Amino acid sequence: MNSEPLHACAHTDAAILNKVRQELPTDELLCDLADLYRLFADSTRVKILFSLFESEMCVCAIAELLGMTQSAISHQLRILRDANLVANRRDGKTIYYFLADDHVRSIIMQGFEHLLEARDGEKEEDPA
Amino acid sequence: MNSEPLHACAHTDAAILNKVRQELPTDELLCDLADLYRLFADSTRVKILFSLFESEMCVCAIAELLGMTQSAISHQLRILRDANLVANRRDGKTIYYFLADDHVRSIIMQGFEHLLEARDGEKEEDPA
DNA sequence: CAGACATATGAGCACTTGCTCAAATGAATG
DNA sequence: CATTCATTTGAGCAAGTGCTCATATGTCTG
Repeated sequence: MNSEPLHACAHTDAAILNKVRQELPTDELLCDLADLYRLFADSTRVKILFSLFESEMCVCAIAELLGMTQSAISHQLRILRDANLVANRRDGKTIYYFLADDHVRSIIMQGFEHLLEARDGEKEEDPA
Repeated sequence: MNSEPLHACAHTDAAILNKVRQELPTDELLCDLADLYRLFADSTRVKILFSLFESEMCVCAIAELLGMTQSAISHQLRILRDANLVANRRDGKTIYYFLADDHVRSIIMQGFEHLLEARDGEKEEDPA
């Protein structure tokens, strides 16, 4: 089978290591998963996505809303669009962006709920 | 109330801007959300967390499993521990790490499922 | 207490990232 | 067709990130 030594340190149980190794998804898949989360790992992008929960918006409206440069928003929208998290439609000169996928909403909301619960937990622990 | 001009560009609807602005969580909360996702935005950390789904493991076992330096793993474990995503227990010289919270599992699995669905979608679209 | 083993930590460095600024594109309008 | 408005794009730069290497800490054993 697996002829590798598989010795990490003296006490390490090779059987467990092998089992975990079998269950672990491919390296490529795990890297893609990290890449997916990296999309949400910037506050500007999170704000943009959260804003689009309410309604589609044009670039300059988002910029105004977030108090940021229109260029900065455009750069971030490009990243989100390349990842198929948002899409856009053109209406004359202005381009409206909207969520491309309801998964985005559920992924963000799950993280958000975790955050709120973690906060409540902290309050109970340390009510100072 | 809100006496700001609220003009982004000529066509922007101020009413929508105000509505979205009201629904948007605080800046601090949105930044914290991005910080949370940043924890999952590195392939090494994702691999560590995925590994711990199966069973607790000591540092050198994780290092062996992932084919990385014990120091590199230790650095990443510190980040995960500071964020309360993992915890550890000591048994003699070795320190075993485990998931601190079942939320971690559900957050990661949701991202994982999104990834798999997105892949299947691509296959159907482009079966070349 | 010296040595070995498991882990943690700090400095340093290559690489990435998110912004700004200037300039380009693209569509409407006179 | 020149101008204006909305957006995109590229270069450049400051800040952040994840590794390596050397060293420190902490625990057990003889």
